[in-house]
Amino acid sequence: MAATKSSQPGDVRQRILGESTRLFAARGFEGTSLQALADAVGVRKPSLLYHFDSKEAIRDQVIDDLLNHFRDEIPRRLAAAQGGLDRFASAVSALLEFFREDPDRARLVLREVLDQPEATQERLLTHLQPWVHLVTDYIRMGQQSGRVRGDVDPEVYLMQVVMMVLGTVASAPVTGALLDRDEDPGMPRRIDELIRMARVGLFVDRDEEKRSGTGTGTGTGTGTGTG
Amino acid sequence: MAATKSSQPGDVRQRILGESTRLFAARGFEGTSLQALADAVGVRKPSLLYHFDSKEAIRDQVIDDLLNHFRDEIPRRLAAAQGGLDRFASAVSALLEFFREDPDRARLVLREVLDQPEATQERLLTHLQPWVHLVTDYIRMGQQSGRVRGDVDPEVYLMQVVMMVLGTVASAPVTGALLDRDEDPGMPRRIDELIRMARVGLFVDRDEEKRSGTGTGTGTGTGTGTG
DNA sequence: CCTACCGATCGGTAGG
DNA sequence: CCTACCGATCGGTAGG
Repeated sequence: MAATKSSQPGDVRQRILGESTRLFAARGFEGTSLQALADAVGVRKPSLLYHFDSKEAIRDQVIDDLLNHFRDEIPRRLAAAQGGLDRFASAVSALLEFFREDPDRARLVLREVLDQPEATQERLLTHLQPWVHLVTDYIRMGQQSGRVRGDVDPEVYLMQVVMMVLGTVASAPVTGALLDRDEDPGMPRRIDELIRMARVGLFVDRDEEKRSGTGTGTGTGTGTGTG
Repeated sequence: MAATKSSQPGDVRQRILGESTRLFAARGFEGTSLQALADAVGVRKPSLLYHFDSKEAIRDQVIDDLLNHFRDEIPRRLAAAQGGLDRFASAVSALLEFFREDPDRARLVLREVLDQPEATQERLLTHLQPWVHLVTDYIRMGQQSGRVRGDVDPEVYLMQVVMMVLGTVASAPVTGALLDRDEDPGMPRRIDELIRMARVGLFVDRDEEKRSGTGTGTGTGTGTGTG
């Protein structure tokens, strides 16, 4: 039942990578057989190994594509973005949306961290270090200007924000139910809270009105609403 | 090569669970064969299935033991703790140390979230909901007294802190290298920053001196948290 | 807790 | 990109 039978040149190769992303994210690398992958793509098993040297080679390509896409896309989005939100929220949202667009990206990264700590460490260093330096330099500038808290550890701060992003996106189906009873469908509560924590964790509270007691909607639209 | 040959009654069963924890955490459930597990325990493969009905049954027991231990241990530690740290830092440290004592716990939880979102959701609800309510009620009390920011979403805040804890511990070998160049050996930087972010994300900045410019040690001095 | 054994499936190859 | 096929290993069982 190969519903789609096309013959574009790199088409099958790309479909293999696409289905691998989905299956590796959902079931893990070890939990995904070449047979299951071939079925998903709509080809025979040996065809996978015509396009790639081994199952491992498929994994490597999937991860490299993901990291390259991240590296190319994030700076572009940070430059653009700012759709109605302030600069900081735009930046965090850009990061968040990259993974929200395809939650498999977050799951895949977490799986690689767990499955291959050393190889992943090296890969992340290679692909992400320029981006890390960009962000941390920016934070340090903010510290010198006094807008950013002096006790922020720039690299670690960034790492923790990324952790929240990955965790929030990857565990979306699980954490929804832990929010007392409502499901936080488009996950606005988790997004708002993530941005809020990232913000107050970074910036000096300027002319902050001392909020106390019930949280009046401060425009974040959090609304605990659980009664 | 069965280096250890003991005959305590529940001994083998416990050793199976212990080695399963280690192997499932490191390689995942699908990445761990019964043969590899038997080798690690020092018995023959069928012996595993004398103690447990199936490989799945081993996984279930490992997870249940972990969650039960968490449920029993955390309240106890929250009550005790406070070794030189303020109340809040003690609480976060208690959570952190539970996973730091055995990072496999964090890896296992993350793997279960990825491998079995639905089953894990239900398990977490069952085991953790009382604890979640305890914490979130406490946060809400703080909000009414004005010490806690009104715009904090208690459930989501807790979830995000847990995310940072799990991410920090599970990815320790990976993230060490991303911290520019130093390795943050006992991971004090990551711990301090986590506690700092959790703190400023929760509490109203009281008589906060406007820190600006270079961050002089502001007395967060949470140290390594290990006391 | 062991020996002996099972059918099914694994990643991968030969050869076209 | 396919058919045909490989040895190795998978989770699990029989029977003691």
